Amino acid sequence: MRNHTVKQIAKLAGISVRTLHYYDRIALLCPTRSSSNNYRCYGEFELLRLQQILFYRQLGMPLLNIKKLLDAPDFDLENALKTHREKLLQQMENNQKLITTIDNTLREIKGKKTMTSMPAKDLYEGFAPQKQAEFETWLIEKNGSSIEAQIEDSKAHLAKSGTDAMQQKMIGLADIEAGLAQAMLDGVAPTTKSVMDLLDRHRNWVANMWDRECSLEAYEGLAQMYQAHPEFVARYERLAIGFSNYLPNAMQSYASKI
Amino acid sequence: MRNHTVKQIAKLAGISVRTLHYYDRIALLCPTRSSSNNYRCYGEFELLRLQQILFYRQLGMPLLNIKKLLDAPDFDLENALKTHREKLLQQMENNQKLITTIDNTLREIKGKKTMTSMPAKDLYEGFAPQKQAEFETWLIEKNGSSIEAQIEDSKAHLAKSGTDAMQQKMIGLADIEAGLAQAMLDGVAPTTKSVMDLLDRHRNWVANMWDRECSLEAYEGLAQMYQAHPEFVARYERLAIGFSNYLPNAMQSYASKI
DNA sequence: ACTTGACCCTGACGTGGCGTCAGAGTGCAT
DNA sequence: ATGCACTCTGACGCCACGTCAGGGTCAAGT
Repeated sequence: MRNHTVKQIAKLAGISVRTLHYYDRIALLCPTRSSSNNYRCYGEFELLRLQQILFYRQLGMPLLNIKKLLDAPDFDLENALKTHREKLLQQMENNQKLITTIDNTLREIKGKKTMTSMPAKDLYEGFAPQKQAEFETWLIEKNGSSIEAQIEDSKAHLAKSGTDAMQQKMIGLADIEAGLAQAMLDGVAPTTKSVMDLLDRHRNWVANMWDRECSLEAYEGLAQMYQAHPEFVARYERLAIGFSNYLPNAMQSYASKI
Repeated sequence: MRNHTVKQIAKLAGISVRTLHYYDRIALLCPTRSSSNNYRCYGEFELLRLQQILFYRQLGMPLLNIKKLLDAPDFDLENALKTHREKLLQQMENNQKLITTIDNTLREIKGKKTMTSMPAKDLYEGFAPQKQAEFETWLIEKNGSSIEAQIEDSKAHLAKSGTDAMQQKMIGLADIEAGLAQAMLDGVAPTTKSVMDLLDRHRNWVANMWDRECSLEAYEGLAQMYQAHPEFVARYERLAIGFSNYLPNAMQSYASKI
């Protein structure tokens, strides 16, 4: 990989030349200099460092803090990348929260002129306070666990269950889903107790698969996944026409009621 | 819902009192004033408007542009909320891109000291140029389609297929998955042509379910979903132990090779 | 050799979006 | 009356650049 000039790297990274000048001036990203004309030369090391800078910048971290972090003697690029991966997954969960906030707001304002039944604090659920971003990032950097280790743990848990136990679990799920599909066909409202009980079982099933508790927020996020993902839609429509809409709605009603 | 003072609303929304003062000064968010002491009073209307402000702010939109947008005579809150919902889903897709970038970078630097085989442009895949955020938002606001209409279209498409056709499609998927699982058990590398052909069929299947083309980027995002979601992991481990890892990896190799 | 256009450099002014602080007023409880 | 928590307006300052000025460099064309 050869060296790049400021314009080349600016274009690659989607930032301005001025930004690169500024980063050089604050010693955040210092390229080498051509001996003949003093042009800035960005090599492989600088490209990787810029990637890290962009990551932290996107998280809202002040540039001088980014510099301190990257300059720390024990900074580990590989571990940082893994930590970022986790952070991105968290951001996606937060986006789910925002989507829920939108849906709640839509439900409230639809055909209405007032929102007396919606608590004011729910209007801002999912907006991350800016000051927290830095703190969270530092915490994650300090205590972040390897994403690979987590995946391994998850698989070890599955392998321990064995194939027979897995079959039992899937039968349990099929039972719950069949009950819910039947309720839909019978015209049972999602807020009816019998449906709520089935959803209770469903949520416990998910928690069991996850090997951790399934919060109401996560449950709502899962409902969104079911509604948006093609394979889930296909799967639930196969159970019963309209079920791919009924189930997520029921799950969301459940999460609101509990 | 009663009126709030600056501190109350600042706390609710996770912003500073200073920010609210500033927003008042630039006429972005103008509360009413108490006649007795001239304190700012934020009612229901202001709370909703602040929600909108925070949404657009998060998207990187300059405040004065937010003001113009919210003050436009044809601004429709409900439609805006739906548009934002779409935008959030897109951001989640972009996060998937960033995760892929991380994984690619991790793969490259693992045990290595150089990255001569990774194109420089791939280092910054997923970082959204800041200037585009505004443009994209305006475009979406102008041309955004209703999320509900899209869901209805998707369901209409499914309903048109009928139950028998759906069964055929699921049989097609099972056939592809069985072939891939067998390849894994046979120790076939994911880059082998036979696996690639199966993945070609798989990707076409997904496109057919989506009723639109499945780009390579979307395909990679789907692989991430398969790897991270408990029900997919459970489902693929049921097919064959280790398949929940093999399939996403194969899909990502596929996307890299094509 | 000269010209042109795209790129490079440093330096400096300015902006958006607040954070911080000062000084004074308000409301409530003691 | 006093103290505390809140309110107000005004103003300075900072961060992260965007924009511009003026001059140098490089490569291709005439």
